[in-house]
Amino acid sequence: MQKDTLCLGLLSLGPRSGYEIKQMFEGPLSDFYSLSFGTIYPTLNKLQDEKYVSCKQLSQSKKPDKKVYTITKKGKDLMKDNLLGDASAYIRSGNFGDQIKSEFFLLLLFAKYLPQETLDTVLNERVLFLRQKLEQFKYDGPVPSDLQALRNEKSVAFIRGLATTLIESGLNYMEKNRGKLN
Amino acid sequence: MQKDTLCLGLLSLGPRSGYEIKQMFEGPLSDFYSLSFGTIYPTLNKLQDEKYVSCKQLSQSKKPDKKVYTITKKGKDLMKDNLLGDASAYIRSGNFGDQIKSEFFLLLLFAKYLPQETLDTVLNERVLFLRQKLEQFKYDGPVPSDLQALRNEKSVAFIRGLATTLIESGLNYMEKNRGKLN
DNA sequence: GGGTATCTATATCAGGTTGATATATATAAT
DNA sequence: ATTATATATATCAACCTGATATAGATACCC
Repeated sequence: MQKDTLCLGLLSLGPRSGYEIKQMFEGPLSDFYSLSFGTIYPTLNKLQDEKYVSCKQLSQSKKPDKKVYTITKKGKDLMKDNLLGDASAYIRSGNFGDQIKSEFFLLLLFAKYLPQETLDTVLNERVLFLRQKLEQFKYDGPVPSDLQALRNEKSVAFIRGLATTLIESGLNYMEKNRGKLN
Repeated sequence: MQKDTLCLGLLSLGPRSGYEIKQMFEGPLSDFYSLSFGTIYPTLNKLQDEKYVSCKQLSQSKKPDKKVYTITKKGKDLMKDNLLGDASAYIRSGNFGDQIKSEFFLLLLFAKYLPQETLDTVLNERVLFLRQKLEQFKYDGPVPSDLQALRNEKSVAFIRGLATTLIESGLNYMEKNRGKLN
C-alpha cells in the first residue's frame, strides 16, 4: 500500500496532524506498519497540494502550533479507489506474507554464539515486552480520541482479538520451551 | 543487526553463494528477516576485500558458474564480536518488538471500504497461505543441504516450534472470528 | 533565576535498502 | 526456433529511514 493511501486512510478516521499520525504508528499500529516523519510530512504536503486533504493551522495553549489535516471528498474517493487497487494487487501478487525484520529472531538463530547470560536477558526482556503488549491490546478503559477512533472500527476488534491470541500463545510457548535453547 | 554480521552468520552454517543466501531469505528465513541482492552482493564483496570471507569460483554443469564464499577465522571472530554487541544494543535499546510491514493488516484495518467479496478473497488467500506455511514449518523430511544446515541448529528447533504454534493459533482465531468483519 | 530535561511539533537530508532491470548460461517446453 | 524458466551476478534510480535541526512550552531542581 502506498504511503498516500495509508495517510488518507488514517485521516478518514478523523482530522489529525502529522505528529499525531506518527504517534499512531508508534502506538497501536506499530505491530502492523510504520512510517517515519521523513515520509509522513512530505506526503501530507503533497496530498494538500493536490487537494486530497485540507489543512488548518491550530494554535494551542501549552503546546506549539500544529497543522491539522482533514480528508476532502476528493481524498476519500482517491482513498477508496486506491484501496480497491491495493487489494486486487495483493490478491494478484500471490504473496500473502508480511515483511518482517526481527532482531529478536536473528539473535535466537545465532544463540549458540552468545553467552548463556546474554541470551537469557534477551529472552527475559522479550517476554516482559510481550506481556506489556498483551496488556495494551486487552485494555478496554478510556483512551485519547485518536485511539478511540481506531477502536471504534469493527475491523480493529477483530485485529485486537487476533493479536491477543497470538501473543498469548507465543508467551505460552516460550515459557514452556525456552529450556530447549540451552 | 548489520548486514555484514547477518551474512557472516549465515556463512558460518556452511559455504554459500550470494544467490543461495538470497534463497534462504526467500525460504525459511522470510518470516523473520530479508535482504535483497542489491545488499547481499556488495556486502559479500566488501567482506572478501577485508578477508572476512574467502571466495572460490565454481564451474557447474547444467548451471552458470557461481562464487562460493567461506567464512574465515577472522570472519568468525568479527561475527562473534558483532553478535555480542548487537545483543547488548538490543537489550539497551529498550525496544524488543519487530519491525513489520503488513499489507494484510492494513487491508483489514480499512475493510469497511472494501466490497465484501474482495475482503473475502483477501482472507481466503491469507488462510491458504498460512496453511502452506504451517506445512513447511512442520515438514520433517529430507531437504537440500542449505536448509539442513539451518535445521540442525538447536535454536531453529525452538523457532520452528514457535512459528508452528503462532500460525496454528492465528488460523484457529481467523476461522472462528472472521464473521465479526461483516 | 538559570540550567537542563522533556514533550510537542515541523522539517530536511545523508546514507542505506529495495525493487527493477540488465546480462548471461543452460534446460525445457511449444 | 522461440519462448519460458531457473540459476547466477551485478548495478542503480527511487524511496525510506534514522538522525539531526529548529523551536515553543512546561517542569523540575539547585
